[in-house]
Amino acid sequence: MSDNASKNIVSISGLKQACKHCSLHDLCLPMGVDDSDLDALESLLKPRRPVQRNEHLYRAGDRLTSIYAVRSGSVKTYSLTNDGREQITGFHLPGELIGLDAINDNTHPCSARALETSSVCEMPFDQLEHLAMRIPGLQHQLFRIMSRELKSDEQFMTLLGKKNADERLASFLVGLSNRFKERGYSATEFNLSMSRNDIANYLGLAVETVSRLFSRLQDDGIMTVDRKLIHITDLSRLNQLAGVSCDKPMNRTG
Amino acid sequence: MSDNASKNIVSISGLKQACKHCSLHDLCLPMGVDDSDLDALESLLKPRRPVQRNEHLYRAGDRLTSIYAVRSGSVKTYSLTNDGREQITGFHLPGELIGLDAINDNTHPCSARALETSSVCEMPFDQLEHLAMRIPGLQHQLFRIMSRELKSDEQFMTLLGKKNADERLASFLVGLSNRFKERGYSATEFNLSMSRNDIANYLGLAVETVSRLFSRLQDDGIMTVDRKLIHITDLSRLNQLAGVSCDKPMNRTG
DNA sequence: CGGCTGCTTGATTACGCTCAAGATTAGTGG
DNA sequence: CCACTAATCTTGAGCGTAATCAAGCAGCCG
Repeated sequence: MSDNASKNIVSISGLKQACKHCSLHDLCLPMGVDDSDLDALESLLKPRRPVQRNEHLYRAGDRLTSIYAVRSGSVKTYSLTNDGREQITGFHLPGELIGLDAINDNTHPCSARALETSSVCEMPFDQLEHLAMRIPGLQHQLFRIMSRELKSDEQFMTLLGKKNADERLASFLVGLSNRFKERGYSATEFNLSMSRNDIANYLGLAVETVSRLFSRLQDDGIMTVDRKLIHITDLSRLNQLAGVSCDKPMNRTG
Repeated sequence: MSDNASKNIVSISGLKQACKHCSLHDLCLPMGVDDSDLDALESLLKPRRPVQRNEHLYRAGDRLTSIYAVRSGSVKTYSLTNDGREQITGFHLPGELIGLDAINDNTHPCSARALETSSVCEMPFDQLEHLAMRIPGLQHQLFRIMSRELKSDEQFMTLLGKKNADERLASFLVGLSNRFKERGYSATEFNLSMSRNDIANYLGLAVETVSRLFSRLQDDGIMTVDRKLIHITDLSRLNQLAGVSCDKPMNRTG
C-alpha cells in the first residue's frame, strides 16, 4: 500500500477532522478564529480517536503532550486525595477542552477518563502554543477558554462553600441542562452519563444523599427519574431551587 | 510645570515600575521573559498605585480594562451569592495576578478589594495580549499562570468537597505558610491580613468554628495565636493535619 | 441463573451551624 | 488621653443537616 493510499484511508474513514464544518465550531477552540486560519489549526490535530468507556485520556502525573477537545460523549477529570480517594473535578461535554491545568508544570495534575464511548480531538500543546503566536484569534480564544474555566471554578466554590445538598444537586442539574441546550440537545430530557456515586463525589455529598434527593425531586413533581434518564418537568422550579447555576452564567433572573 | 517636569516627578517618586529589578520577578509575569523584552512589558504598565484598605480595584460587573499584579499587601476577590451574601474566591499575595477570570466575557465576575494598604501593578489587558503575540515567553507565562490557577482551584475543590473543618483550616494555614516562604518571609510566623470572618467565608465554615479551631490548634501546641499574628511551632504536625496543602503543590511527604 | 455492582431506603450518629452572651480590640471624638 | 461605641472575636449550649451504618432491591453481564 502506497503512502498516498494510506493517507486516503485516514481521510475516507473520517478520522481527519475539519473544524470548519464541525457542529461544535462555536463552542470549541475555533471560535473567533478566521476561516483562513482554520486550516493551520486543523493540520496540527492528530487523527481523531475513539475512546472506550473507562479508558483514560491521560493520568495524573503524566507529562503534558496534548490537550484534548471532547467531540462526542463525555469525560470526567479527577484527582486523588492523599488518602487515596477520588475527587472529581469536572464532567466535560462536547466542545470542552481538557488538560489546560497541566500547562503550569508540564504535568497533568488530574486524570481524565471517558464516562461513555467518546471521541476526542487531540492537539499537541507545543504546536498549539506556537500557532497561537501567529493567529491572534487563537491566542485570544485560548485565554478566553481558560478564563471561562476560572470563572466556573469560582462559581463552583460558591456551590461547595455556601449551598446545601438540595441546592447543590439542583445547581448541578440546571448546569447540565444549560450545557445540553447550548449543544442543541433537549434542556429538559437527557441521560446522565455519570453514576450517582460520581455525582455525589463531585458535589461533596454522600451517595445516599444524592439518591434521596433524586427521589424527592421526583416526589415533588419537578422531574421524573428513570435510572439515568432525567426528564425535567418544572425547570423554573429547579432553577429556583438551584439559586444559581454552577456551570454557566445564568440570566440574572434569580 | 512643564510636561517634562511632571514626568520626572513620576519617575522620582518611584511610581514607575522596573520589572527587571523587582524582587517578585520570578513569581510574577516577567518570569521566563527575556530581559530584552522586559522593557516592552514595563512600558505598558500604568504608574503603580497605592490602594487603601477596603478600597476596590474593580467590582463585579465592571468591564475588563486591566489585570493587576499585587506588588505589596494583599487583596481578596469575592462574588455575591444570589441572596446577597459574599463568597470569597481568593486571597492574593505579592506577585499574584488578579482579573484573569474576566477575559471570557470582558466583564469582571468578581470584585477585588485590598485587605490592607497595598500596591498593585496595573496592565491594560488588550495591550498585554497584543504584546504576548510578539513575546513567546510572555504568552507562555500567561498560559502558565492561568493554568496554575486552574490547578489550585481544583485542589481547593477537594478541600471544600472532602475535608472536614480541622483539615480545611490546617490546609489554609499551610498554604499561606508556603506562599510566604516563597516570597522570602517566614514560613512559621506571619500576620493574617484577613479577618476570621473572611477565613470562615473562604473555607465554607462558620466564624465560630474557625475561632474554636484556632483555639484548639493553640491548645494542642501546634501554634500560638495572638489576634492576627500566627506563630507555627509545629509545622510538620500542621502539615499532617492538613492532609495536603490547598494552595501549593506539596512535597509528596504526606 | 447467579453473582456483582449500583441504587434506594431506613435508622442512628456526629459534625458543624445557629443562637446567645460576654470579652477583647479598634475606631472616634471630646 | 480617655471615654464611648462599634466591630470583631471567643466560648458555650442546643439543634439540624447530612454522613455513616445497615439492609434490601434492581439492573447487568457472564
